[in-house]
Amino acid sequence: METVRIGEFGRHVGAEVRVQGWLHNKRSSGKLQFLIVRDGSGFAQAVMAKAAVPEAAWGAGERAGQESAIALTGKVKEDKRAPGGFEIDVTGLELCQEVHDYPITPKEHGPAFLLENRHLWLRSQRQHAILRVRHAVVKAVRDYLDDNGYTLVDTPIFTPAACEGTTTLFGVDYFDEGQAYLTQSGQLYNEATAAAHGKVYCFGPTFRAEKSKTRRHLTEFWMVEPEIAWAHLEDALKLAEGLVCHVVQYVLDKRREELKVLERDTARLEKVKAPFPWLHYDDAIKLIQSKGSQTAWGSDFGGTDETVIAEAYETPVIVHRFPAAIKAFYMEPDPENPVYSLSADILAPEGYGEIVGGGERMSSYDGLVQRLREHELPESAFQWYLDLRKYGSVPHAGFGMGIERVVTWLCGIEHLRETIAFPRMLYRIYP
RNA sequence: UCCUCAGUAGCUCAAGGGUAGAGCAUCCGGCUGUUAACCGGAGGGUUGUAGGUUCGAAUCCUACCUGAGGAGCCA
Repeated sequence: METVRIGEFGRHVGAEVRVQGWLHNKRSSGKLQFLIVRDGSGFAQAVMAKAAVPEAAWGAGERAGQESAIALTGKVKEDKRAPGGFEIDVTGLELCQEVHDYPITPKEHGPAFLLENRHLWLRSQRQHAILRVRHAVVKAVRDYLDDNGYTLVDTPIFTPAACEGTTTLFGVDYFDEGQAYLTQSGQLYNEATAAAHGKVYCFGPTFRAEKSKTRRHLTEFWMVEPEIAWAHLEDALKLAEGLVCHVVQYVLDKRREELKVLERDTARLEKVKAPFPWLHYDDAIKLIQSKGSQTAWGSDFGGTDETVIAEAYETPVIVHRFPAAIKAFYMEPDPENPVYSLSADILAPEGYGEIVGGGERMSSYDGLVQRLREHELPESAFQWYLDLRKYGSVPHAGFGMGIERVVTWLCGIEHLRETIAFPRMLYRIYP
Protein backbone atom coordinates (compact mmCIF):
# COMPACT_ATOMS: atom_id res chain seq x y z
CA MET A 1 0.00 0.00 0.00
CA GLU A 2 1.31 3.43 -0.93
CA THR A 3 2.40 5.86 1.80
CA VAL A 4 0.96 9.23 0.94
CA ARG A 5 1.43 12.71 2.36
CA ILE A 6 -1.71 14.52 3.45
CA GLY A 7 -0.90 17.44 1.16
CA GLU A 8 -1.27 15.05 -1.79
CA PHE A 9 -4.67 13.60 -0.83
CA GLY A 10 -6.25 15.28 -3.84
CA ARG A 11 -4.49 12.80 -6.14
CA HIS A 12 -5.56 9.73 -4.14
CA VAL A 13 -9.31 10.11 -3.68
CA GLY A 14 -10.90 6.68 -3.45
CA ALA A 15 -7.61 4.87 -2.87
CA GLU A 16 -6.61 3.09 0.30
CA VAL A 17 -3.35 4.62 1.51
CA ARG A 18 -1.01 4.72 4.47
CA VAL A 19 -0.40 7.93 6.41
CA GLN A 20 2.44 8.43 8.88
CA GLY A 21 2.24 11.29 11.28
CA TRP A 22 1.27 12.60 14.67
CA LEU A 23 -2.05 12.85 16.46
CA HIS A 24 -2.87 16.56 16.52
CA ASN A 25 -6.18 16.26 18.38
CA LYS A 26 -8.94 13.74 18.88
CA ARG A 27 -12.65 13.59 19.57
CA SER A 28 -14.53 10.41 20.26
CA SER A 29 -18.13 9.47 20.25
CA GLY A 30 -18.54 5.97 21.65
CA LYS A 31 -18.41 3.96 18.46
CA LEU A 32 -16.59 6.63 16.42
CA GLN A 33 -13.23 8.32 16.82
CA PHE A 34 -12.24 11.47 14.98
CA LEU A 35 -8.46 11.66 14.83
CA ILE A 36 -6.89 14.87 13.53
CA VAL A 37 -3.60 13.73 12.10
CA ARG A 38 -0.78 15.90 10.78
CA ASP A 39 2.26 14.72 8.84
CA GLY A 40 4.07 17.97 8.07
CA SER A 41 2.38 18.45 4.71
CA GLY A 42 -1.02 19.18 6.19
CA PHE A 43 -3.74 18.28 8.63
CA ALA A 44 -6.49 15.73 7.98
CA GLN A 45 -9.36 14.26 9.90
CA ALA A 46 -9.34 10.47 10.11
CA VAL A 47 -12.63 8.82 11.00
CA MET A 48 -12.45 5.43 12.71
CA ALA A 49 -15.63 3.43 13.23
CA LYS A 50 -15.41 0.75 15.89
CA ALA A 51 -17.12 -1.79 13.64
CA ALA A 52 -14.72 -1.18 10.74
CA VAL A 53 -11.36 -1.79 12.38
CA PRO A 54 -9.61 -4.54 14.36
CA GLU A 55 -10.00 -4.34 18.13
CA ALA A 56 -6.30 -3.48 18.53
CA ALA A 57 -6.62 -0.47 16.23
CA TRP A 58 -9.64 0.80 18.13
CA GLY A 59 -7.81 0.42 21.44
CA ALA A 60 -4.75 2.18 20.05
CA GLY A 61 -6.90 5.14 19.09
CA GLU A 62 -8.46 5.25 22.54
CA ARG A 63 -5.07 5.21 24.24
CA ALA A 64 -3.33 7.70 21.96
CA GLY A 65 -2.91 11.18 23.42
CA GLN A 66 -2.03 14.40 21.64
CA GLU A 67 1.18 14.16 19.55
CA SER A 68 1.36 10.37 19.71
CA ALA A 69 3.23 9.02 16.70
CA ILE A 70 0.75 7.09 14.60
CA ALA A 71 0.60 5.28 11.28
CA LEU A 72 -2.80 4.61 9.84
CA THR A 73 -4.31 3.09 6.75
CA GLY A 74 -7.59 4.10 5.21
CA LYS A 75 -9.51 5.27 2.23
CA VAL A 76 -9.23 8.90 1.13
CA LYS A 77 -12.50 10.64 0.38
CA GLU A 78 -13.69 14.13 -0.27
CA ASP A 79 -15.85 15.57 2.47
CA LYS A 80 -16.98 19.15 2.71
CA ARG A 81 -17.47 18.81 6.48
CA ALA A 82 -13.76 18.19 7.00
CA PRO A 83 -11.26 21.00 7.26
CA GLY A 84 -9.05 20.81 4.16
CA GLY A 85 -11.80 19.13 2.19
CA PHE A 86 -10.53 15.57 2.56
CA GLU A 87 -11.06 12.88 5.13
CA ILE A 88 -9.74 9.40 5.59
CA ASP A 89 -11.87 6.39 6.56
CA VAL A 90 -9.60 4.38 8.81
CA THR A 91 -9.09 0.67 8.22
CA GLY A 92 -6.07 0.22 10.47
CA LEU A 93 -4.14 2.14 13.11
CA GLU A 94 -0.73 1.55 14.61
CA LEU A 95 0.37 3.44 17.70
CA CYS A 96 4.11 3.95 17.23
CA GLN A 97 4.63 5.99 20.36
CA GLU A 98 1.97 6.56 22.97
CA VAL A 99 2.00 10.09 24.43
CA HIS A 100 -0.07 11.36 27.34
CA ASP A 101 1.40 14.57 28.62
CA TYR A 102 1.97 16.87 25.66
CA PRO A 103 2.40 20.33 27.20
CA ILE A 104 0.66 22.43 24.54
CA THR A 105 -3.07 21.83 24.83
CA PRO A 106 -5.85 22.97 22.49
CA LYS A 107 -6.58 25.91 24.78
CA GLU A 108 -4.82 29.26 24.95
CA HIS A 109 -1.27 29.71 26.15
CA GLY A 110 0.84 32.71 26.97
CA PRO A 111 3.86 33.80 24.91
CA ALA A 112 6.41 32.95 27.61
CA PHE A 113 5.20 29.36 27.81
CA LEU A 114 5.00 28.97 24.06
CA LEU A 115 8.50 30.36 23.54
CA GLU A 116 9.83 28.06 26.23
CA ASN A 117 8.29 25.23 24.21
CA ARG A 118 9.16 26.63 20.80
CA HIS A 119 10.51 23.22 19.71
CA LEU A 120 6.98 21.84 20.14
CA TRP A 121 5.03 24.98 19.30
CA LEU A 122 6.40 24.68 15.74
CA ARG A 123 3.97 21.79 15.24
CA SER A 124 0.88 23.96 15.60
CA GLN A 125 -1.12 24.77 12.51
CA ARG A 126 -0.44 28.49 12.83
CA GLN A 127 3.33 28.13 13.23
CA HIS A 128 3.41 25.59 10.42
CA ALA A 129 1.65 28.08 8.14
CA ILE A 130 3.98 30.95 9.06
CA LEU A 131 7.13 28.97 8.36
CA ARG A 132 5.73 27.82 5.03
CA VAL A 133 5.12 31.46 4.10
CA ARG A 134 8.69 32.18 5.15
CA HIS A 135 9.98 29.45 2.87
CA ALA A 136 7.97 30.90 -0.01
CA VAL A 137 9.39 34.36 0.67
CA VAL A 138 12.94 33.01 0.63
CA LYS A 139 12.35 31.12 -2.60
CA ALA A 140 10.71 34.11 -4.26
CA VAL A 141 13.66 36.32 -3.30
CA ARG A 142 16.21 33.88 -4.67
CA ASP A 143 14.26 33.22 -7.87
CA TYR A 144 13.78 36.90 -8.59
CA LEU A 145 17.43 37.84 -8.13
CA ASP A 146 18.74 34.73 -9.88
CA ASP A 147 16.44 35.37 -12.85
CA ASN A 148 17.57 38.97 -13.11
CA GLY A 149 21.26 38.27 -13.49
CA TYR A 150 22.36 38.48 -9.88
CA THR A 151 25.09 36.21 -8.56
CA LEU A 152 24.81 34.87 -5.03
CA VAL A 153 28.11 35.59 -3.30
CA ASP A 154 27.71 35.06 0.42
CA THR A 155 29.69 37.28 2.73
CA PRO A 156 31.44 36.27 5.95
CA ILE A 157 29.73 35.95 9.30
CA PHE A 158 32.93 36.51 11.29
CA THR A 159 34.17 40.01 10.69
CA PRO A 160 37.27 41.79 11.95
CA ALA A 161 37.16 44.55 14.49
CA ALA A 162 35.37 47.82 13.99
CA CYS A 163 33.50 47.48 10.75
CA GLU A 164 30.72 49.91 11.44
CA GLY A 165 31.31 50.87 15.04
CA THR A 166 31.22 48.08 17.60
CA THR A 167 28.44 49.05 19.95
CA THR A 168 25.84 46.81 18.40
CA LEU A 169 28.08 43.88 17.52
CA PHE A 170 28.42 40.53 19.19
CA GLY A 171 32.05 39.85 20.00
CA VAL A 172 33.69 36.43 19.79
CA ASP A 173 37.20 35.18 20.52
CA TYR A 174 39.07 34.53 17.30
CA PHE A 175 42.22 32.56 18.16
CA ASP A 176 45.34 34.73 18.22
CA GLU A 177 43.67 37.42 16.14
CA GLY A 178 41.83 38.59 19.21
CA GLN A 179 38.34 39.97 19.06
CA ALA A 180 36.14 39.25 16.06
CA TYR A 181 32.49 40.13 15.59
CA LEU A 182 29.39 38.54 14.13
CA THR A 183 28.34 40.39 11.01
CA GLN A 184 25.62 42.99 11.14
CA SER A 185 25.55 43.42 7.38
CA GLY A 186 27.26 41.92 4.35
CA GLN A 187 27.09 45.18 2.49
CA LEU A 188 30.73 46.28 2.64
CA TYR A 189 31.83 42.92 1.30
CA ASN A 190 29.04 43.05 -1.28
CA GLU A 191 30.63 46.20 -2.65
CA ALA A 192 33.79 44.18 -3.27
CA THR A 193 32.00 41.28 -4.91
CA ALA A 194 29.87 43.67 -6.99
CA ALA A 195 33.07 44.99 -8.55
CA ALA A 196 33.86 41.37 -9.46
CA HIS A 197 30.42 40.19 -10.60
CA GLY A 198 28.50 43.39 -11.37
CA LYS A 199 25.22 42.34 -9.80
CA VAL A 200 25.41 40.34 -6.59
CA TYR A 201 23.51 39.50 -3.47
CA CYS A 202 24.20 37.87 -0.17
CA PHE A 203 21.56 36.14 1.89
CA GLY A 204 22.24 35.01 5.38
CA PRO A 205 21.93 35.58 9.08
CA THR A 206 22.75 38.94 10.59
CA PHE A 207 23.44 39.79 14.21
CA ARG A 208 22.63 42.92 16.14
CA ALA A 209 23.50 43.28 19.79
CA GLU A 210 21.07 46.13 20.25
CA LYS A 211 19.15 45.91 23.48
CA SER A 212 15.92 46.29 21.56
CA LYS A 213 12.93 44.80 23.24
CA THR A 214 10.12 45.26 20.80
CA ARG A 215 8.02 43.10 18.52
CA ARG A 216 10.07 44.34 15.54
CA HIS A 217 13.48 43.12 16.71
CA LEU A 218 15.50 39.94 16.92
CA THR A 219 19.20 39.69 17.75
CA GLU A 220 19.63 37.16 14.94
CA PHE A 221 17.71 37.68 11.73
CA TRP A 222 18.00 36.98 8.01
CA MET A 223 18.59 39.61 5.43
CA VAL A 224 18.99 39.62 1.68
CA GLU A 225 21.32 42.32 0.39
CA PRO A 226 21.68 42.98 -3.33
CA GLU A 227 24.43 45.29 -4.54
CA ILE A 228 24.69 46.70 -8.05
CA ALA A 229 27.74 48.19 -9.75
CA TRP A 230 27.20 51.05 -12.20
CA ALA A 231 23.99 51.98 -10.45
CA HIS A 232 22.39 54.87 -8.62
CA LEU A 233 19.85 55.16 -5.83
CA GLU A 234 16.93 54.94 -8.25
CA ASP A 235 18.28 51.71 -9.78
CA ALA A 236 18.56 50.01 -6.41
CA LEU A 237 15.06 51.06 -5.39
CA LYS A 238 13.68 49.95 -8.75
CA LEU A 239 15.08 46.51 -7.99
CA ALA A 240 13.70 46.59 -4.45
CA GLU A 241 10.27 47.54 -5.74
CA GLY A 242 10.27 44.70 -8.24
CA LEU A 243 11.51 42.28 -5.62
CA VAL A 244 8.84 43.21 -3.10
CA CYS A 245 6.09 42.92 -5.72
CA HIS A 246 7.34 39.54 -6.85
CA VAL A 247 7.55 38.20 -3.31
CA VAL A 248 4.01 39.36 -2.53
CA GLN A 249 2.63 37.87 -5.75
CA TYR A 250 4.43 34.58 -5.21
CA VAL A 251 3.12 34.21 -1.66
CA LEU A 252 -0.42 35.10 -2.75
CA ASP A 253 -0.10 32.52 -5.49
CA LYS A 254 1.51 29.65 -3.58
CA ARG A 255 0.48 30.14 0.05
CA ARG A 256 -3.22 30.95 -0.17
CA GLU A 257 -4.13 28.15 2.25
CA GLU A 258 -1.58 29.26 4.82
CA LEU A 259 -2.75 32.88 4.66
CA LYS A 260 -6.27 31.57 5.27
CA VAL A 261 -5.12 29.67 8.35
CA LEU A 262 -3.55 32.92 9.56
CA GLU A 263 -6.80 34.78 8.79
CA ARG A 264 -4.81 37.26 6.71
CA ASP A 265 -6.88 39.82 4.81
CA THR A 266 -5.29 39.34 1.40
CA ALA A 267 -7.14 42.30 -0.15
CA ARG A 268 -4.46 44.62 1.23
CA LEU A 269 -1.70 42.46 -0.27
CA GLU A 270 -3.40 42.38 -3.68
CA LYS A 271 -2.92 46.16 -3.87
CA VAL A 272 0.87 45.90 -3.69
CA LYS A 273 1.77 46.90 -7.26
CA ALA A 274 4.56 48.98 -8.74
CA PRO A 275 5.27 51.84 -8.89
CA PHE A 276 5.57 52.69 -5.21
CA PRO A 277 5.24 56.37 -4.30
CA TRP A 278 8.44 58.31 -3.54
CA LEU A 279 8.32 60.62 -0.55
CA HIS A 280 11.17 63.00 0.20
CA TYR A 281 12.36 62.97 3.81
CA ASP A 282 11.33 66.63 4.20
CA ASP A 283 7.81 65.84 3.03
CA ALA A 284 7.67 62.80 5.30
CA ILE A 285 8.58 65.01 8.27
CA LYS A 286 5.90 67.52 7.25
CA LEU A 287 3.39 64.68 6.93
CA ILE A 288 3.98 63.21 10.38
CA GLN A 289 4.16 66.63 12.04
CA SER A 290 0.80 67.52 10.53
CA LYS A 291 -0.54 64.36 12.19
CA GLY A 292 0.82 65.40 15.57
CA SER A 293 4.27 63.78 15.69
CA GLN A 294 6.90 65.45 17.85
CA THR A 295 9.70 64.13 15.62
CA ALA A 296 11.82 67.06 14.42
CA TRP A 297 13.69 67.50 11.14
CA GLY A 298 17.04 65.77 11.46
CA SER A 299 15.80 62.78 13.45
CA ASP A 300 14.97 59.30 12.32
CA PHE A 301 11.35 58.17 12.47
CA GLY A 302 9.89 56.39 15.45
CA GLY A 303 7.70 53.31 15.14
CA THR A 304 4.47 55.30 15.18
CA ASP A 305 5.88 57.79 12.66
CA GLU A 306 6.45 54.96 10.21
CA THR A 307 2.90 53.77 10.70
CA VAL A 308 1.52 57.26 10.08
CA ILE A 309 3.53 57.61 6.86
CA ALA A 310 2.52 54.16 5.63
CA GLU A 311 -1.15 54.79 6.37
CA ALA A 312 -1.18 57.54 3.75
CA TYR A 313 -0.66 54.93 1.00
CA GLU A 314 -2.06 51.60 -0.11
CA THR A 315 1.23 50.23 -1.44
CA PRO A 316 4.59 50.29 0.32
CA VAL A 317 6.12 53.76 0.24
CA ILE A 318 9.71 54.81 -0.50
CA VAL A 319 11.06 57.51 1.80
CA HIS A 320 14.27 58.95 0.34
CA ARG A 321 17.09 61.41 0.98
CA PHE A 322 17.48 61.14 4.72
CA PRO A 323 19.84 63.72 6.24
CA ALA A 324 23.40 62.46 5.87
CA ALA A 325 23.99 63.07 9.57
CA ILE A 326 21.67 60.23 10.63
CA LYS A 327 22.90 57.69 8.09
CA ALA A 328 25.95 55.45 7.89
CA PHE A 329 29.35 56.81 6.87
CA TYR A 330 29.34 55.16 3.44
CA MET A 331 26.23 56.92 2.07
CA GLU A 332 26.75 59.04 -1.07
CA PRO A 333 25.75 62.65 -0.49
CA ASP A 334 23.00 64.11 -2.68
CA PRO A 335 24.88 66.12 -5.35
CA GLU A 336 22.07 68.69 -5.32
CA ASN A 337 22.37 69.23 -1.57
CA PRO A 338 24.98 67.39 0.46
CA VAL A 339 22.94 67.81 3.65
CA TYR A 340 20.96 64.88 2.31
CA SER A 341 22.20 61.41 1.49
CA LEU A 342 21.23 59.20 -1.42
CA SER A 343 19.45 56.82 0.89
CA ALA A 344 15.97 55.36 1.04
CA ASP A 345 13.78 53.10 3.13
CA ILE A 346 10.71 51.19 2.04
CA LEU A 347 7.94 51.18 4.61
CA ALA A 348 5.41 48.37 4.48
CA PRO A 349 1.69 49.18 4.71
CA GLU A 350 -0.50 48.55 7.75
CA GLY A 351 2.09 49.67 10.26
CA TYR A 352 4.62 46.93 9.59
CA GLY A 353 7.42 49.45 9.34
CA GLU A 354 10.72 49.44 7.51
CA ILE A 355 11.28 46.36 5.37
CA VAL A 356 14.01 47.71 3.11
CA GLY A 357 16.83 50.13 3.76
CA GLY A 358 19.50 51.10 1.29
CA GLY A 359 21.13 53.68 -0.84
CA GLU A 360 23.94 54.72 -3.11
CA ARG A 361 27.42 54.15 -1.72
CA MET A 362 30.10 56.78 -1.68
CA SER A 363 32.34 56.22 -4.68
CA SER A 364 34.96 58.93 -4.07
CA TYR A 365 38.17 57.88 -2.32
CA ASP A 366 38.74 61.28 -0.71
CA GLY A 367 35.13 61.60 0.32
CA LEU A 368 35.18 58.22 2.01
CA VAL A 369 38.40 58.95 3.90
CA GLN A 370 36.82 62.15 5.15
CA ARG A 371 33.68 60.33 6.32
CA LEU A 372 35.72 57.68 8.10
CA ARG A 373 37.48 60.43 10.02
CA GLU A 374 34.24 62.22 10.84
CA HIS A 375 32.85 58.99 12.25
CA GLU A 376 36.11 58.33 14.10
CA LEU A 377 36.54 54.93 12.48
CA PRO A 378 40.01 53.35 12.18
CA GLU A 379 41.21 53.79 8.62
CA SER A 380 43.55 50.84 8.90
CA ALA A 381 40.63 48.41 9.21
CA PHE A 382 39.08 49.89 6.09
CA GLN A 383 42.09 49.71 3.77
CA TRP A 384 40.51 47.00 1.67
CA TYR A 385 37.27 48.99 1.50
CA LEU A 386 39.17 52.10 0.41
CA ASP A 387 40.92 50.01 -2.25
CA LEU A 388 37.53 49.60 -3.94
CA ARG A 389 37.59 53.39 -4.50
CA LYS A 390 41.15 53.28 -5.75
CA TYR A 391 40.81 50.63 -8.41
CA GLY A 392 37.97 51.28 -10.79
CA SER A 393 35.49 53.04 -8.53
CA VAL A 394 32.03 53.39 -10.09
CA PRO A 395 28.64 54.54 -8.83
CA HIS A 396 27.03 51.62 -7.03
CA ALA A 397 24.01 51.07 -4.85
CA GLY A 398 22.19 48.39 -2.94
CA PHE A 399 19.84 47.64 -0.12
CA GLY A 400 18.99 45.17 2.60
CA MET A 401 15.61 43.55 3.06
CA GLY A 402 14.76 41.96 6.41
CA ILE A 403 13.15 38.58 5.80
CA GLU A 404 11.36 38.31 9.13
CA ARG A 405 9.81 41.75 8.74
CA VAL A 406 8.52 40.84 5.30
CA VAL A 407 7.09 37.55 6.59
CA THR A 408 5.47 39.31 9.55
CA TRP A 409 3.83 41.77 7.19
CA LEU A 410 2.64 39.15 4.68
CA CYS A 411 1.27 36.92 7.46
CA GLY A 412 -0.37 39.91 9.13
CA ILE A 413 0.86 38.81 12.54
CA GLU A 414 1.80 40.79 15.62
CA HIS A 415 5.31 39.72 16.42
CA LEU A 416 8.52 39.04 14.51
CA ARG A 417 9.43 36.14 16.80
CA GLU A 418 6.95 33.78 15.14
CA THR A 419 8.54 34.12 11.70
CA ILE A 420 11.77 32.28 12.49
CA ALA A 421 11.97 28.74 13.82
CA PHE A 422 14.07 29.56 16.84
CA PRO A 423 13.99 33.29 17.58
CA ARG A 424 16.92 34.90 19.33
CA MET A 425 15.88 37.84 21.45
CA LEU A 426 17.26 40.11 24.11
CA TYR A 427 16.32 37.82 26.98
CA ARG A 428 15.86 34.51 25.20
CA ILE A 429 18.28 32.04 23.71
CA TYR A 430 16.46 28.81 24.73
CA PRO A 431 15.58 26.47 23.12
C1' U B 1 19.61 51.52 29.64
C1' C B 2 14.70 53.64 30.84
C1' C B 3 9.14 53.41 31.49
C1' U B 4 4.56 50.37 32.24
C1' C B 5 2.26 45.77 33.48
C1' A B 6 2.27 40.72 35.28
C1' G B 7 4.02 36.17 38.24
C1' U B 8 -1.72 31.35 42.08
C1' A B 9 -2.52 23.48 39.66
C1' G B 10 1.20 21.08 33.61
C1' C B 11 -1.46 25.49 30.80
C1' U B 12 -5.06 29.94 30.76
C1' C B 13 -7.11 32.54 34.60
C1' A B 14 -10.45 33.68 39.33
C1' A B 15 -10.27 34.70 44.56
C1' G B 16 -7.92 41.98 46.53
C1' G B 17 -6.92 40.56 54.88
C1' G B 18 -10.66 35.26 57.37
C1' U B 19 -11.26 27.13 54.88
C1' A B 20 -7.21 28.37 47.41
C1' G B 21 -11.37 27.72 42.82
C1' A B 22 -12.86 27.05 37.38
C1' G B 23 -11.85 25.62 32.26
C1' C B 24 -8.27 22.90 29.36
C1' A B 25 -4.63 18.83 29.93
C1' U B 26 -4.15 13.87 32.71
C1' C B 27 -6.83 9.27 34.69
C1' C B 28 -11.88 6.51 34.97
C1' G B 29 -16.89 6.08 32.81
C1' G B 30 -20.84 7.51 28.83
C1' C B 31 -22.21 8.83 23.75
C1' U B 32 -22.12 6.48 15.71
C1' G B 33 -20.59 12.86 12.46
C1' U B 34 -17.41 15.37 16.08
C1' U B 35 -15.30 20.66 14.58
C1' A B 36 -10.75 24.33 20.70
C1' A B 37 -16.86 18.23 20.58
C1' C B 38 -20.02 17.22 24.70
C1' C B 39 -21.82 14.86 29.62
C1' G B 40 -20.52 12.55 34.67
C1' G B 41 -16.51 11.40 38.21
C1' A B 42 -11.20 11.48 40.23
C1' G B 43 -6.24 13.09 41.23
C1' G B 44 -3.48 17.55 41.03
C1' G B 45 -0.99 23.66 45.17
C1' U B 46 5.52 25.70 50.01
C1' U B 47 0.25 31.28 45.58
C1' G B 48 8.13 33.61 41.77
C1' U B 49 12.14 34.25 46.06
C1' A B 50 13.59 36.55 50.73
C1' G B 51 12.19 39.63 54.56
C1' G B 52 8.41 42.71 57.06
C1' U B 53 3.23 44.43 58.95
C1' U B 54 -0.92 41.56 61.24
C1' C B 55 -4.40 37.36 65.89
C1' G B 56 -4.41 35.85 60.68
C1' A B 57 -1.19 37.37 54.09
C1' A B 58 -2.17 34.65 47.48
C1' U B 59 -4.14 39.51 49.03
C1' C B 60 -0.75 45.10 52.36
C1' C B 61 4.78 46.97 52.47
C1' U B 62 10.25 46.49 50.92
C1' A B 63 14.01 44.25 48.05
C1' C B 64 15.32 40.85 44.50
C1' C B 65 14.33 37.31 40.41
C1' U B 66 11.62 36.04 35.98
C1' G B 67 8.52 37.30 31.93
C1' A B 68 5.55 40.54 28.62
C1' G B 69 4.69 45.30 26.12
C1' G B 70 6.79 49.90 24.80
C1' A B 71 10.87 53.90 24.24
C1' G B 72 15.67 54.73 22.17
C1' C B 73 18.22 52.12 17.88
C1' C B 74 17.44 49.44 13.75
C1' A B 75 16.00 45.32 9.06
